Amino acid sequence: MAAETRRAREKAMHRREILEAAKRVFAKKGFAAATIDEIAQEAEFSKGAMYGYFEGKEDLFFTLIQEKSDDIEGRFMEVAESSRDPETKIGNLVEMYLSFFEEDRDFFQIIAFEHPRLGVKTHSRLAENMKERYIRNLGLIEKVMQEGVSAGALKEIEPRLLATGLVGIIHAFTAQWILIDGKKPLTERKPVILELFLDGAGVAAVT
Amino acid sequence: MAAETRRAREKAMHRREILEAAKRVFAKKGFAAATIDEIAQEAEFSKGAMYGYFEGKEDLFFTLIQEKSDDIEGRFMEVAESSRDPETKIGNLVEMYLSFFEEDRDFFQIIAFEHPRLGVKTHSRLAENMKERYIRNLGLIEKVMQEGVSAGALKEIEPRLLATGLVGIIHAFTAQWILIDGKKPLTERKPVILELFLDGAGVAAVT
DNA sequence: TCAATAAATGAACGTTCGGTCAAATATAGG
DNA sequence: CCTATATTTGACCGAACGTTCATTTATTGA
Repeated sequence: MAAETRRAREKAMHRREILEAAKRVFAKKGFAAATIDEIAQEAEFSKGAMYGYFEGKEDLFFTLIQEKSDDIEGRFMEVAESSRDPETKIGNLVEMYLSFFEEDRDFFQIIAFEHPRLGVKTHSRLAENMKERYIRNLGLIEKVMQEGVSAGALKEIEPRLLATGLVGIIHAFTAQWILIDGKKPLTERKPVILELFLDGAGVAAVT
Repeated sequence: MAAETRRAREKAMHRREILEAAKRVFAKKGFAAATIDEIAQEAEFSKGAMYGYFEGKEDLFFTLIQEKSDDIEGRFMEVAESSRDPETKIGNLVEMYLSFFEEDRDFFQIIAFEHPRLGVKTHSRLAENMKERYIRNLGLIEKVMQEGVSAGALKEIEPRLLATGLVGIIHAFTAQWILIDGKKPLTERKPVILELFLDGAGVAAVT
């Protein structure tokens, strides 16, 4: 029994295939409307097989969120140490999010689907965990903003509001990209987003 | 048979109560997870009674969206004719959206819930209608942006991108308000939003 | 080749849901 | 008060769902 038998390798691959299938279905239907049957069909397994890999629908969903969240948090940490210059760091941050969503638009759809749920009181550990993650994530961006303010690169605005504004713009551009102009790469939007966020849309008044 | 018998009056009131109850439930659960039973319970009617007022779950949902969308479009038209100065008009636009969502945060939740669905191909007339409405709505804002650009008040950026950025900021602040700091009025955010959108978050470089 | 084990299947189960309907209740007009 | 009509009820239906499990199929090691 080697550390990697063919069986173990295949099992791992099947697991991943199921996860990918689940992601597509969740992205298309949302958690509530997605069905195990459809996920099984998409993954080309029988319904029963799913339960040899996951405990059920919630586990499937939770595993997806968990993996991708860890991924994005890791990338964020890299960005956080990428530069001393606030503007550059913010640029890297924007680029990171854009390419992350471009690589995996299904994941963006999923969190866009479930995000509104966060504002709702619930007793689900899943929702609680997601809300925690979201707030921590916003906190990280907030810290980057705080640095920018301290360094004199950003205006003296509450960092949370700056963070909210920036992620709002990023999400809106991503949603727009998915909805309408999904052809050219999303990352092309980086310059506009930075210009909007840093300099604004208004023409500087000559006061 | 007067134009307004007591029966007709009460029927209309019951209808409204059911709609309000449905709105609360849809806002809390989303369309897919909401159940007629829960709406009936929230409205203090039996399940069967619901079908004397609406054709079913979809009709209920659709009526809600329709009414509120008409409302917001009406308000938008007022804003569109409110001023000749682009900056003032944009300010009015922001204020309109903020107070609209402040008045009815359940509606914001509902559209936030269903918005991601728009990117998904579907054969539902409901979803098609919502997507149509969303694009038309964005088009209206786009026109305001176009005016701003023409008047030299906004930078030469594609109006659609400007519109996307602004609504992104507004939605993000609204979501944040619902999620965390729901105490002070949302409309207080108007100045920050305008500052962010028009002047940006960066400190003007002294080049 | 053959038993032992692991994985995959799909029928079946219990539950929940949207929607229906005969019966019960409330209202209105005479 | 009584009958016709409108409204409300909750039991009920069929379909769909998440989950389970006995059975079948495939793989392993000897």
